[in-house]
Amino acid sequence: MITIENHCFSIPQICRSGQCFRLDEREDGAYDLVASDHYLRLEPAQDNTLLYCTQEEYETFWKSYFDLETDYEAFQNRIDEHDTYLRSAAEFGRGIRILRQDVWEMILTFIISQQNNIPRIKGLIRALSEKYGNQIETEEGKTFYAFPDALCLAAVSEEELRQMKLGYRSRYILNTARSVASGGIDLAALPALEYAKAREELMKLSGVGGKVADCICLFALHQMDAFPVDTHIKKVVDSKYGGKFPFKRYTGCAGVMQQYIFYYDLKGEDR
DNA sequence: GCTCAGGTGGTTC
DNA sequence: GAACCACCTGAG
Repeated sequence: MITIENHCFSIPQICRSGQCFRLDEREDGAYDLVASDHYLRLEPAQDNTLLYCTQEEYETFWKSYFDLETDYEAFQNRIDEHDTYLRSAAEFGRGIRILRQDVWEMILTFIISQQNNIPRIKGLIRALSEKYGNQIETEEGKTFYAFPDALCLAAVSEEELRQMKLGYRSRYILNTARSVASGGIDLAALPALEYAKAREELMKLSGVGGKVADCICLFALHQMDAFPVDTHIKKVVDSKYGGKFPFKRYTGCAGVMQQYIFYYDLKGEDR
């Protein structure tokens, strides 16, 4: 078991910030997380969070996954002191981190996310995983399902996906799974690319436009300059920044600011 | 009925 | 380039 101080680290906030759709609160207040083929139980408390894993799993996987070696307070200190909106948003979302998630999972997740709401996205991902993903048995005896890989999904029919209520995204998922499975795009090569180049590569995939590519760049490739603009962000950028976000000021952490804004707009009371 | 939910792709000018 | 518009589904 590992203990993490809740200094710029909050599982409930990460859960609600909409970058991870496989982190769920249980009735007892603990959280279940599935990432790649790893399962983790977490227990958030007032001052710290307990992670139910070995030191080895923590060092080799979760420490990086939660980006625990990055100083998020330093990002918050870079916020323009006159920018009261962003300061409030960052304060409200203080415990958010940019996770380092699996590329294929993020591709699939954010193709599904388009014109969709968060509860429904979660349900669709769960259904897809249960139907096509590998089983994961936890020590508590519960069963979870990993994301289905591209090879598996490439063999599914569009009709089958439509029956799962994926709608018009079914075609995108199938086309993209086939591109990845056939090696038309090499996911393993993406982490070494610069942001602009990675974004361009991702946009070759069916159903991946600029917004989804930016989500993948930020939440999987950890390209901190990626700034996904969805309906929430567009609304805020238009109303608070006259249509232009000051990217230059936030080079290297624009994506973190995007998350603060997104979470504040979605969950904050005072807007 | 209508609009909206973390958009994309195709057509048209 | 920018401005449409079709596209699945379910909730309010």
